[in-house]
Amino acid sequence: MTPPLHLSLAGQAVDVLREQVLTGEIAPGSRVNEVEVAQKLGISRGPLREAIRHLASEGLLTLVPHRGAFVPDATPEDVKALFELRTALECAAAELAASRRTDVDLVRLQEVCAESRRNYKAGQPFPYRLDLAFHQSLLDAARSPRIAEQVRLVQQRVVLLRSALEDDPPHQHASLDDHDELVRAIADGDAAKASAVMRRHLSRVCAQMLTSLNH
Amino acid sequence: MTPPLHLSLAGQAVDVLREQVLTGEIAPGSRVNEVEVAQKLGISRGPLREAIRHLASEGLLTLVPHRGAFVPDATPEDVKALFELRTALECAAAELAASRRTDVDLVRLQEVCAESRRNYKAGQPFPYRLDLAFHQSLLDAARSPRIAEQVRLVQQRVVLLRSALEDDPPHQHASLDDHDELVRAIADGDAAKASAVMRRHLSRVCAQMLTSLNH
DNA sequence: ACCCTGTCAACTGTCGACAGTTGGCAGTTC
DNA sequence: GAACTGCCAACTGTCGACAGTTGACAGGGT
Repeated sequence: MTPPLHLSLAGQAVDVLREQVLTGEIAPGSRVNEVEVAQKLGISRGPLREAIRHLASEGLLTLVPHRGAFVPDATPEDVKALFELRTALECAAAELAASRRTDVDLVRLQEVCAESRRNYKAGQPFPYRLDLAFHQSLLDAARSPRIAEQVRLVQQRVVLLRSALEDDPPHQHASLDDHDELVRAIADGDAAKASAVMRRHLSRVCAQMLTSLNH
Repeated sequence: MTPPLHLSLAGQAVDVLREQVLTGEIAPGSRVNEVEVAQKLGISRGPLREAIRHLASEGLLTLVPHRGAFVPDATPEDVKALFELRTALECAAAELAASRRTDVDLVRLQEVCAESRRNYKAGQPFPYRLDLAFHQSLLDAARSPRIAEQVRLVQQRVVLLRSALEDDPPHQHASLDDHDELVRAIADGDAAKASAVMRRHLSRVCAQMLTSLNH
């Protein structure tokens, strides 16, 4: 049996709130009222406060003393700083993946790339889910739990900012190429190239995000 | 006047607890009893719980459902994974510092190096404080707030593991040389070299930590 | 018309108390 | 003597209520 991952109300509240923040159900800039949300979840303010503090530590909420918790909305500076961090982490992960990958890691990466490309050729939009799957597979191949954990947190914050990134065909095409090239470098065990490609890839994504931020 | 940084009891509790954990006043492996500590701090369990959760999110405590919070003690795997993360972050910071540093940044770095060396030549132990000051100055020069924030958290966890790192003269000497070489690379704007030196430096520190972990 | 000030409702910060769970200990059985 | 079972104390998880602070609004003064 699956022993329920979160027994505690606080843990459940974290999951529900995270979902609502990431999907935009709670709009950026809006405030999280403790009593209101607590009633809506059917729990007391205690566990909810812990959940709010937890999400704040993940960067999904910002706390203002005596004012409450807010969903942060992104400034260009935030995006740049965030992508500098993401670049540092994922380039390192790409290097590690190039030197540590097993054959099954490689197969997994190639599978994800192939599925993304099938999807794209079929005219369907490149689902963000597959992009996440690619980066996740790369992290698995890197075998560095701490780095993987931090990347997950950063990606989460990126999701929070992501506007209409999915429906820009040129960008999607470039990303697919980047992924393929990344897999080739990792297959060759070329750490330097893997890092360089990742850096270029994230630089492109960051630029795309900055432009879509200015409408 | 300095408007008190932490008005809230929870914030104060975070500071006090962090200090006690980092100094080893609360020994690794030991348990944090909520009612006991709350009474000792003269506060209620509510704010203390928030403080505990906050420190847990920083990695200074580990939570076990229905059992409480424990100070984690380090395994070699933890140390390696932690240093992989630290290397990713600080190498990136070194690269950025090499390309973004101002002259005042450079002076600051050189000052810290000079003071460290004076201290060392005077036969005094290389204070950990100066090592932190060096890395902090480097982060200032890198001008990447997110990376700096993450490095701070990782360094904190390293402090938690640090045993007798200060009183090993050969290691101290090597570290001083590393720092000097790093400053030269940053002065030259040589990002690649700065990154490489940082990687070697942290690799050495990690190895030292692993050996001192096995007594 | 603008600004300054006093009041007030709403919300966060904090507390004490109750309920549910965990690990350990005593008692029993084989 | 060892293993199993049932009980118990200690502690965490949760709740409802009180206190202090914040931002907004109304009212009066300039």
